[in-house]
Amino acid sequence: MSEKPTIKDVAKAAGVSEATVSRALSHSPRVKRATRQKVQEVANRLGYRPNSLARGIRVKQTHTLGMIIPDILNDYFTQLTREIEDAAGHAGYDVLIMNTDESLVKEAHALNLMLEKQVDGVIIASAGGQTDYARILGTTPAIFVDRMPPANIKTPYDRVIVDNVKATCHIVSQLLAQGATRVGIINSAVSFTATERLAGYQQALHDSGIALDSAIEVAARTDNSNVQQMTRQLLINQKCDGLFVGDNTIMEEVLRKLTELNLPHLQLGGFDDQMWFDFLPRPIVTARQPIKQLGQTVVDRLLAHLADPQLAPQEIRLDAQIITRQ
Amino acid sequence: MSEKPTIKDVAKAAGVSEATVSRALSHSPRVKRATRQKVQEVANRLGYRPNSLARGIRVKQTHTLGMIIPDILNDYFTQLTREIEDAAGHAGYDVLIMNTDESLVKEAHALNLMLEKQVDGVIIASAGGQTDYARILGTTPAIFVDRMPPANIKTPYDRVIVDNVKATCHIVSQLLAQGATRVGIINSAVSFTATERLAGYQQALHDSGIALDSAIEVAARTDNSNVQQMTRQLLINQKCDGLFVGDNTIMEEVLRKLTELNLPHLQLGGFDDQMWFDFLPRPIVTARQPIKQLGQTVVDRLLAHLADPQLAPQEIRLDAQIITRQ
DNA sequence: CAATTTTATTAAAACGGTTTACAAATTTTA
DNA sequence: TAAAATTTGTAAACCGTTTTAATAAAATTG
Repeated sequence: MSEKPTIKDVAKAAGVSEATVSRALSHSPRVKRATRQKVQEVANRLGYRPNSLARGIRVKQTHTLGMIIPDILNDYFTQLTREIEDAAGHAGYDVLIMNTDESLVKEAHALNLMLEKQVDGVIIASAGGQTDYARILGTTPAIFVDRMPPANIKTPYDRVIVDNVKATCHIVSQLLAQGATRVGIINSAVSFTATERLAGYQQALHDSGIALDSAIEVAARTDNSNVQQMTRQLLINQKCDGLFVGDNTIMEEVLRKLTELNLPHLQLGGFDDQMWFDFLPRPIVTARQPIKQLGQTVVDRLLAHLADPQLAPQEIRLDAQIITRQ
Repeated sequence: MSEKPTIKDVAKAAGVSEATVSRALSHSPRVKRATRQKVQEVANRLGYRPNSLARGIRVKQTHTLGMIIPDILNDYFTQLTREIEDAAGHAGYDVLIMNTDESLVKEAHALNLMLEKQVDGVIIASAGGQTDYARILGTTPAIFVDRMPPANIKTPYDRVIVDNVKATCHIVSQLLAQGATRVGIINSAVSFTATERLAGYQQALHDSGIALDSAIEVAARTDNSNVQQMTRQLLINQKCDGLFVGDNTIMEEVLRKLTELNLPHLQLGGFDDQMWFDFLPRPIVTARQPIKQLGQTVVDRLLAHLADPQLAPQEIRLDAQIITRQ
């Protein structure tokens, strides 16, 4: 009564063998209708639930994907997670989510845990660093999304990502079109996407025939602790009338600083779109990532790799949508 | 080479028995230092990782907790999840997160899945409805947080929750203190917390000697689809100069409507605090929940129940902090 | 109705670990 | 040095499920 019922208990109670119970419950055709009904009835009455650990060990499949995200508090990643859950769910897979808080140690731990739990494949938004993923993952298929391992590390994995260069170039060009003449940038120092976004910024200036100004690019690789100071430096000292902000978390600090500085005519742009930007007193130009499509693509590709381990790795680029809110 | 190494492979390569490998890797004291080192070296070289499925089936413990949240896009729940992950991690437990999108069907599915994966205990923020949790859970310990099952369903589980009545009463009183004379409410129709918050609203009016106005309370139980219309009804037709908003998602709609209606003197209050409220042109009075403490308490209590299944269920109320931003 | 084919069921062998009972080797004690 | 105690290693049992191969039962055929 107190112990969880096993397949053995069901078999005994229904007066059949364990094998028959297993077949009856897994929609196998090789079982008489009457038998199946009786088994189902008994299993239901006993509150039997198959132990997926035992099952997983036997069939060497868990129908579970692991997903590693660097920051569960970041809207972008929670939205992405939700879409991936959705896409995976439709394909009959469950998703085991783990958050690394941008820590390489936690990432390694999460990865190990997932492998020990025998996930069929893993989706990684990397925390950066020089991790040798191939060594950790062994034969388990994986795919990278948004955040890639550094380019100097060769990985045999798919990569799904938005075209950061193109999108950033668009945003900065839009700021110029809206009247900005001197556009600054505040950007993260480390991540993969940050590097690309800096390139996009430089390209936009180049396209408009504006020379790069080293006095402005000092903030192009900040460490997130001195964002407010950088904001002041660019907007007051350097008299920038346009500003591109590299990501979500930096944007928060910039906005905080802007409530102090009275600069109604500043042209502001940032990468990740947020619902609440609509409520701010100042319009912000942003890139809205095709999150649904991103999630669907990631799952599709990963499942394709599960089906065919020989499938050649590939980099897939999607386009972001630019939101102007003029 | 291509197959994942098992404990058998390690044993063979190290020239010892499987049991010795198991002991050596699980810090059992009963193994010679030299042997342990050799085993560790070999295991490492082979990239061996114990199969936690096999282990879980034998020891009948997975050191994993399940967590069910109704909306992964809601900041409040992602923050709560993060704290729970943290607290559980410190106690040596991992957390399997599943999102139900406020759907009872998905909730039941998630619950079943977790039980099949043999989680040691489950944390539930309920999607509402008349689910008979005890029947589904069987002997697996569980605890409810924030969202409770309806009061008419008896559950033998702990409940950890913020005092919604008190906090809402505070917020509404604060709106009155800030000069509002006629305070409306827009609230969800269904959830457990919504019911409590309505009570808090009514209490505040009662405490201030203001009679309840049925023309205002029409919006007290909305279905989230006509929030913008209700907002107009209360603020224009009913001429409310104060408004309490029941939750996060409703607040979003209200703010959207407020960008159209020009009402600079409206006193606005809502339940869940958001970081970006700081950037809005209008101050909002909110309740900030003690999320860290909430998460810690939930984990502590659940683990206590794991250790002692006889522990009596209990309801724990924590106080929210009121943020005024005058 | 016997022979054959088809369909249902079962017993036993996996799966990959942990644990137990026990034997062997080593050290301590008498 | 023999006996006892301790340390270390081995072999077998076990966890709950699926699957294989063998068997029993039922349905079809000649």
